[in-house]
Amino acid sequence: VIQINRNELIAKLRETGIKATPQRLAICEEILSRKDHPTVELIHLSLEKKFPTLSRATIYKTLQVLKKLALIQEVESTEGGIRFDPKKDLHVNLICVKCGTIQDVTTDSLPQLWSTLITEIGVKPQGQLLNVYYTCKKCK
Amino acid sequence: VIQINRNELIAKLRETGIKATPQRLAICEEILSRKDHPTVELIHLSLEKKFPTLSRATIYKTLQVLKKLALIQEVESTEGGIRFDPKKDLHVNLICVKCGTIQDVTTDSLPQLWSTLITEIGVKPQGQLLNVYYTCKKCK
DNA sequence: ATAAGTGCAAAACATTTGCAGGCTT
DNA sequence: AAGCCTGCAAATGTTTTGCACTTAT
Repeated sequence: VIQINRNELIAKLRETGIKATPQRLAICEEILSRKDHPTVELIHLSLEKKFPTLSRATIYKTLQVLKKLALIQEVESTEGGIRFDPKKDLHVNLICVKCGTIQDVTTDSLPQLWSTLITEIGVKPQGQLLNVYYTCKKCK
Repeated sequence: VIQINRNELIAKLRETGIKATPQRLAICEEILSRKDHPTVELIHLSLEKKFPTLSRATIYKTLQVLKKLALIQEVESTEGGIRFDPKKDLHVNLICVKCGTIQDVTTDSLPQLWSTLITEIGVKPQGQLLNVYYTCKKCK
């Protein structure tokens, strides 16, 4: 799992000539720390108290930066825009088909199973996305 | 793999009180037969010769019908809109990170590997999406 | 005959871009 | 001080919706 603290994050940004502004740090930390996979709208909601003028454009631009740094990837499009996933180790997104919430799951054997599969397919993966759709307890 | 011919498709539609119009059949057959995972734009391009007045709205509406019938699912959002995947048996989408083309892959052991994983996670899946990102030969 | 579908145009929504002023380095 | 960043507004692009007309049953 990518665990990155504020200082490492700032260092990583500066390495690439990217400035560590308060908005940008807040957006990064928000995405990298959340367990769900927020849309731009949800990120905006979370940060508007702290940054009343924060614009969606800034969030979009920051997401592009994070994608370039390979710290996040897009999860999927649903109603209400793309969702983002901090690039963690191999995991499965458990997605409720009713309410749309996303939960990360791993199992002990996942790495082994996945590596078997990749070897069979015979490609060099640069990433993967594993979604399982189900109905969560609340929605049943 | 869902293999459905014209008559089965018509029957399936009528069962649900959905009319089998030429446009609708063409859209269904286009999506269900293609090996890639077209966007609305691409479907429109393919069919505009045969149906010069075919509107994007009709395609969107047909996609909603197909989703309700569970014949397709959304694959992922990229530049240029959502892509659609005929609901086949378990398979992996091999997605080129450069050119965006998608190719389906299966392996002999995939069903076994997947079922092991699902058992461990302990949910009743209603579907899944397995994407592997790589760089295809052309783009290397 | 009836109910549902098509396709146009407009509305709603999501994302990107240009640019003037502000902040990080 | 220089250059990158923010956030507004406008542009672009995607998806949905309303409605009059047409078509499948």
